[in-house]
Amino acid sequence: MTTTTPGRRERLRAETVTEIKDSARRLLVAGGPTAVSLRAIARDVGMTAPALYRYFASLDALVLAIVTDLFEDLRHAVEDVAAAHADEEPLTRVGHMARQFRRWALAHPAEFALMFGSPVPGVTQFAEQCTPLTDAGARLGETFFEVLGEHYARHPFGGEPHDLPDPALRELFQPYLETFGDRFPLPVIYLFVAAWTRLYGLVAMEVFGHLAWAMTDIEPLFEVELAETVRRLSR
Amino acid sequence: MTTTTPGRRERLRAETVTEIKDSARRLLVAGGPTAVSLRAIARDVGMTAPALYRYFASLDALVLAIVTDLFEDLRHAVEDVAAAHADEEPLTRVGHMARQFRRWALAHPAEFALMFGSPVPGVTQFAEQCTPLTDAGARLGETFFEVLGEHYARHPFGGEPHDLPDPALRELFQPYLETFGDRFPLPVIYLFVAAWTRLYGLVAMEVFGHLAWAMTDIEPLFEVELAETVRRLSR
DNA sequence: GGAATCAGTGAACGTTGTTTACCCTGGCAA
DNA sequence: TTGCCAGGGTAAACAACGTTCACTGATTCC
Repeated sequence: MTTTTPGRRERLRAETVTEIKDSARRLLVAGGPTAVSLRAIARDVGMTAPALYRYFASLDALVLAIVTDLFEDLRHAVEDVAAAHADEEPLTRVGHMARQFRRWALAHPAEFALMFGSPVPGVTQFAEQCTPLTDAGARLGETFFEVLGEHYARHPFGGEPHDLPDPALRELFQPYLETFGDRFPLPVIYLFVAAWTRLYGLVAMEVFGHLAWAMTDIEPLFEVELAETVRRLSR
Repeated sequence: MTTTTPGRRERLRAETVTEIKDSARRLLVAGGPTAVSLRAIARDVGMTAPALYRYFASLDALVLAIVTDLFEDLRHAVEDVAAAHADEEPLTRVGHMARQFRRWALAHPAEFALMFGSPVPGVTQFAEQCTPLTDAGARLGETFFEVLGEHYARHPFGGEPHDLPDPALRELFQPYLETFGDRFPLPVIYLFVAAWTRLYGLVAMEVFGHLAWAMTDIEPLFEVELAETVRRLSR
């Protein structure tokens, strides 16, 4: 019988796609980036490897899709914590968001490596063609823009706040502006990127173990750096 | 005839080792980290793949050796530029060193990815056992300690300079202190790591293309951030 | 009911790292 | 000079990988 709804094929297909993705993410957290292979996924979902090509053009395409999903996951995690402190000052909210970013990274090191680590050759080349990934990355950035924009609206930085004049900023952020338009003030974008790179540097080095030669507990340093950075944002 | 010097075997062996390493690095810069494979190296040097096991225990061990070499290369590049400005103020010298770090990273993106990117599973596990890699990394750090120490000796930070009291610092940097001892003042170590993570964050994101969605030319931002960081070092 | 599309399989190709058994040559000692 | 033996190197093989191709069944559509 099998009730013939119009989108039965599509529904089955979508279910299989999520099943494949779930399996891939399971393998990713279990064995790291190298453990996610077409054949392992196929074994896991009970198919043969070539069958996966009905759903993804290649392994790289699959990984790219997963990375895009991960960016959405991370963005939601950051948005949730921002919403949970909706009544606080924008800058303290940014602090919460930064801590959440670090927490998420430490809890998902393999995923973090895929998203923010050294670019995987195939995935990067795909990413240059398709836009969903850069979109997801930009959306994560805009989550911060939103809150920083609030602060900016209340305290629009007296004088020369952002070290660079407006026309220079406009030229500097041409890639973003070209794709997403003037949704946020230039100084907000600039200050985010400056703060973002600091945050990224500390968290990435911690997750990747690049500070293990010097120290093990990074949290005190993170808190100091976060305070310093937030202080700078409030100038 | 072949003049039978005492260490002929060893000399031949050493030559082959460097030949293998050179080939690997050639493949690395040509095709990225994934292009460096045992069989490709073997083809390049005119041997079969199993023969390489006479020189390295595994591909991971070979890569580990190369990464260690790369750290030395980078350290020399930084030291050279430090020596070239030996007569200038320590803090301006640190600025030159930071710029050199960025230059080197941009000129050697594949090598940089291997050294500072997401950890390759096998290499990392090796690195935890053997120490030469962490040693090389620490030596690179100490290159900066040296110069920062000069500044510290001239201007020993009045008051509470480094946000954290000395005993806390001692506990924080226990891994470094345990291995390398009290060669440099604690505040110097702390300030270096804090500055290092900022520098790393910006350069890594640039090299890995993680800022491409927002901006293409990172240099202006780098200069601003560098100035900011150096200013903080001079507090 | 026939045709076309789709999901899935099996076999194959060319990679990869690694192990094993074997060979040969250079260096050393008797 | 002779014998030996360790070390360098090879060929074959194994298991795993991504990917392609030809093919089969089922499902959907007209």
